[in-house]
Amino acid sequence: MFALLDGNNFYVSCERVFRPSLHGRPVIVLSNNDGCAIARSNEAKALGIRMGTPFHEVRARLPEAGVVALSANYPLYGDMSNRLMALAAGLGPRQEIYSIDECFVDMQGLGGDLRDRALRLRERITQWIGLPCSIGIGPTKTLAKLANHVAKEAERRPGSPYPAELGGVCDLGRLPAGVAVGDLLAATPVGELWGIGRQLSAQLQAEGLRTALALARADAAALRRRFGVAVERTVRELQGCACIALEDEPAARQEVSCTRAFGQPVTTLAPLVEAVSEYAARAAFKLRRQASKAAQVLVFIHTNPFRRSDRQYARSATIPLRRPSADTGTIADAALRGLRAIWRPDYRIHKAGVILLELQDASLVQGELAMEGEAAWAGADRLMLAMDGLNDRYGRGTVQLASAGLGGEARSWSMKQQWRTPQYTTRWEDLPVARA
DNA sequence: TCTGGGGTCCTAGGACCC
DNA sequence: TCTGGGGTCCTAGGACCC
Repeated sequence: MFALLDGNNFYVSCERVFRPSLHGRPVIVLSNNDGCAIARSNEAKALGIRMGTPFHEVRARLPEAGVVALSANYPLYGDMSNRLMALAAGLGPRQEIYSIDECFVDMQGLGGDLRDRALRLRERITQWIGLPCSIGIGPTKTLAKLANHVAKEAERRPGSPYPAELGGVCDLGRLPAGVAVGDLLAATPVGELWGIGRQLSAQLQAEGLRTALALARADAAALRRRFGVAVERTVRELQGCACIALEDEPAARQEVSCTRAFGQPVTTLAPLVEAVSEYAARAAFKLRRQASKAAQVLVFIHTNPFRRSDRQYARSATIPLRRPSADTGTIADAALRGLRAIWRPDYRIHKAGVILLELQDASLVQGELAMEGEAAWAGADRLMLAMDGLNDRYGRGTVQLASAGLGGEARSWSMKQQWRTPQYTTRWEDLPVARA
């Protein structure tokens, strides 16, 4: 038996914990560069602001509707996520942290009533950290996801076809009297299912498969031939056959990247060198944090594809490293070589990124070092250790590459974040002050 | 004027080999 | 006109997730 727990409107809810005046108001949180709405409060959803809506499309009508727009504050959300996950782990013996605001919990072998257990845990989360959440329980991950969707929608939209009395927890094994699992499946559009996105949803609907129930009753083998193995798995999971296991040991990433759109277009090489240096350094840091090394560095730049009137340009270069590395200098050097090879003047560059590929465990690589110049390579590792230590202790950017520029507002390429809230829980200077 | 970032998996098709 | 068959590996692109 699986549970899926996730935070409701997670980023907005994190902001509300520290600014209670935002409760009851329409609130949206924007993506990097204040580009799109990536989280909406229920009130904002009710106004018809959809996930991913470009901010400039709705901006003009926000004041009239009383909508508060905030820039994304990832340090805050990450810290709140850690607190949420620590409490959610109490739901059962094994936990898979699936994203910043969701986790699966294996409830196999637990005694007692699972629904009651989930209701108590949800209450504790509200009380201890002030985040609203929903919990779905079912025999497969896909059904737990669906149950979670039911719990959330039932609470958010009183007029929805789902039972109103769930209280934020939907256990498919213990539904309200008179409600069957088939009723919930029949009321759920196929596009709401985990693994069915826009394209598949349109194709399945064209075949007459409009609801989760229709899909659950379909011939899994026939659908595999038409739509591939992923859809077959979804069908079997809906039928109650668990095909997707809980992964409580997170696997090391196979690639690590840092990519950003710029606050304004860039036409010269110098700011690109700064940006790519910084992205390379950040990607290398992520690499060290997961104890990996990379054998290839990919760097890309491109113009703004939404600006049809601009001449478009998109190139990438993949640079193999002489030996796998997690050294900021080595990786930045490779990225800059790639950048110089692909950069052309006369284009308005809108975005750049560094992606580290062919990752391997750092400990595997060390065996080869004795072959040549071991001392020098161990020295590079020690330098990185020292740099990460200083940046951890005194704050990000304390020690950095000279090529990344001297920072400050002089960096014309920095992203826009006009409405960023304080890092209440992760920066001493931003600690909230309580008054008696 | 203004449109995110960071991932994973699957499939089709080409290159290559015997 | 006619030109094997089968297997593996790699890559690019598409679809999905949050």
